[in-house]
Formats: sequence, C-alpha cells, structure tokens
Amino acid sequence: MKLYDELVARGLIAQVTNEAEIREMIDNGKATFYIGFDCTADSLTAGHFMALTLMKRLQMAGNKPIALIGGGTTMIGDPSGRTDMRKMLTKEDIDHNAECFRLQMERFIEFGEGKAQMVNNADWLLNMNYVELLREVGACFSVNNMLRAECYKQRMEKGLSFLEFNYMIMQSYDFYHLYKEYDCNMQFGGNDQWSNMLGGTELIRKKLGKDAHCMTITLLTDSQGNKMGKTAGNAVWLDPNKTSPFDFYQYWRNVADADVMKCIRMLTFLPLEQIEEMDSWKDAKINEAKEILAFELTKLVHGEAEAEKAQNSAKQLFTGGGSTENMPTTELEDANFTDGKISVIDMLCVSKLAPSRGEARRLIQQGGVLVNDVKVEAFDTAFAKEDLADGVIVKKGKKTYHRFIAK
RNA sequence: GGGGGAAUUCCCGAGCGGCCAAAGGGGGCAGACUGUAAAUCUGUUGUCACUGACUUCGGUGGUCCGAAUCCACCUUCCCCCA
Repeated sequence: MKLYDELVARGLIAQVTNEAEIREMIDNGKATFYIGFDCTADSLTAGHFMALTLMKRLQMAGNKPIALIGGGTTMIGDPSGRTDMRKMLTKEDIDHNAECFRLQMERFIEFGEGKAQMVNNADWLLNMNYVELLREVGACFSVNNMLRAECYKQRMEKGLSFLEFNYMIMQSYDFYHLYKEYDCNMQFGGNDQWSNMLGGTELIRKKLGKDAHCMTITLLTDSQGNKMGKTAGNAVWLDPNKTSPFDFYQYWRNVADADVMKCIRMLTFLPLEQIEEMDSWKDAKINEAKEILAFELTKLVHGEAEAEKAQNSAKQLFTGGGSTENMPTTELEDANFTDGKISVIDMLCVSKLAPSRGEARRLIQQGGVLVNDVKVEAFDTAFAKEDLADGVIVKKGKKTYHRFIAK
C-alpha cells in the first residue's frame, strides 16, 4: 500500500488542498514539507507526538521534513480554537522552550545532511520591519476573509486582540519563506491549523504565482469528543521528568475501549494487517490491545528498556507478583520522622500523593489508602522508621502506587 | 473620543450588607459495580492544630459593629455609538 492510502486507512488525514497532487507527491517522495511547533511549554506533549510520527512516516517514504520551531510565532500566540488569550511568554522562556523541543525531537527524528532539517522562525520573524511587512504581505490579505476564518470564530465572541489576529500572517509568512528558501512545497499540521495554513498557500500564490499544498492531521479525540493526551487538564508530556514513563504507559493503558483501536491506528507503526486482526478483539481481550498500545508508544517515546520496565511494573501491580523496582519511590529522611515515627498523613503529603493534609485525611476517611494491602482506618496511623527499612507500598485509590523506604 | 456592562473558589456560573468557605453544573478525587474500560449510583472537593480557627470573591484604600455584596480610585476585558 502506498503512503497516502495508508494515511487514509489510519484515519490520519483530515483535510487536503488537492488530493490527487498530494497523493502523487508524497507517494513518490517529492514533498518537502514542514510542521510548525510553537514552544509554549518546556516539553512536547502527546499531541505533538502524533505530528512527529507523521513526520516520520513521510520521511520513511522519502519525503524531506522540516521541523519548524516557533521561536517567533510563540511571541504572538496562536488564538486558534482558544476562548481566551494565551499568557504572553518572555523571550527567555521561549528560547528555553525551543531548546527543550529541539532536544526532544532529535531523539525521535533524524536530523542532518539529507535528512530532516530544523529551523526556527525567530530567525526571520523577529527582525522584520513593520512597514515593510505591511507592504510586502499585508497587502495580500483581506481582513474580511480573515475574520471569516474558522480559527477566529470562537474569538469573535469573546474578543480577539490585534496581536493574535496577526498570528495567521506570521504563519503564512513562514510558509512563504520556507517555500522560497527551502523549496518547501507542503505544510502539515493539526486540523485546527487549517485556516492558518491556507493563509500560507494564498500568500505563495499571490506573491509567487505558485501552488503549494496543505494537509491536516485529524486531531486525536476520544469517544466523548475531548482532546486526548490530557489528564485532569494537564498534558501528557514526553519529558520523562514531567510525565514518568510509567505514567505515560498507564495513560495509554487506560484509554477507553472505544478509543484503543483508533489510537493504535493513528499513533503506532504496527502494520495495518496486524491492526485489522486486533479490530475484532472484544471485552476482556481488548485489554491486550491496550497493553500493545501502551507498550508501543512508550517504546517510541522512551525506548524499549523503559517500556519494558513500565509494562512489568504495571503487570506486577495489577496482576500481582514480581518485584517493585520501578515504582515511583520516596526515600524518607530522618527529618521526616518525629520521635522515630511518621504518620500516614505525612507520608501522603511528603510524596505529593495528597496535595494537602486535609486531602490526605479525606482519602483515609473514604477508604482510599492501603499500606501493604491493608486499609488504613485511623488518621493517626503511623510507622516507625524500622517498619520502613525494607520499604512499604502505599496504594492510593485503585491505580496509584507509591513505595516508601527509610534511608 | 462618548455611553453602558463585567471581573467570584480548578472551569462555567449564582450570590448583591450578617444565615457565605460562598447555590448549581462541569471537572477532579474516593467508594460500590467491573476488565487497570465505559455507563451508573454514593460520598467528597480552600488551609490548618478539622465539631474550632484562619485565608479567599481583579487591585488599593474607605464606609459600617459587620463587605464577595456599598463608596472612591486603579487594572483588565466586553458591548453600543463615533
């Protein structure tokens, strides 16, 4: 199967500017394409991950990827799909984030001569002259059209600042710039970027009289229509210090039944034939598919060794047996003990299992805390340092395990 | 430039002088049921020395025995007219 058909079969393609031409280009490795990443945080997220896999799929078919780091566009802030303005980041934060992005991407995509390239739009956007820009590209944009763009819809109700309004122009300029300087003939991005991307093709057509293409990736949403890759409003990060490989594994292990196959299809590199077979798995059997999903993704992001560790830990915890080596652990210092003892409430707080003492109490009260599989009944339950010499396992709720050991 | 309106706890949103740590919904957390799923039901959801105290309702300063609620100024945002 050729690449384009595979992307369709995996459900990755949302919109394209010209199906026939794009199919021809990417199937034959003729595309030089870019994906932009605005560095709004110091780590990439599961959402970016999908874009990276797409980059890889296209690269494997012989197309040339350009990863664009948005050091310049992040100074503006993309209003697409947002109901309020982003917090403005300082130049220093943005530079720091850009560096973090670069390091993470390098682990996943091969950069270098004849391979993928990395560029930063800070290099050409930051020193732009306002009046020159207005004359050069401002004249090409119709405000009337811009205001009709889907990406501003939500903001037309709650207000849109001029700063953010210009985001589309910046992104369009990026594409125009890359088209001229890097022969970049295609742009990829999340479906929420569609109107920003079209801005670029329009600009290229008006300025150069050439056709450039866009293709968007289906946003990964769950069966309820929510964006995936978030837990309780927090992103699932690719940085192991922000989301541990174990938690990363668990996130995917716990996706809803209705979403597993979709995730496997869109995010993993497993052959489609194999995926077809898994499609018929039902009920308890579907848990195997979840394990495969979690393992494959953890492997791609953190490497095979970490994926195995995470999988082993998970299996031990949920099906019993085995060691507890890889469990998140808190080492208790002498300072944590009072008169040689530490209360369960303190343990929960020290390890951040509970954000406050009140929350810790509540957990105990509601029967959500087990120490070595014994339910904690009293608030004043405490352990002596000797009891913790070999470590104890605290279970919070059904799925959170944490090991404590006295130093 | 002129006129009108708004800012509430994680989010949305009620409250408009004491009965307010603040309704309701969403989300989160815990419990039951399960397959580490979904749906459903129950409890819970500011902090602490937890039947009491303390800190919160954009900011600052006032009025009052008492303010999320009234006044003044400031900040930010929205709407209408230009």
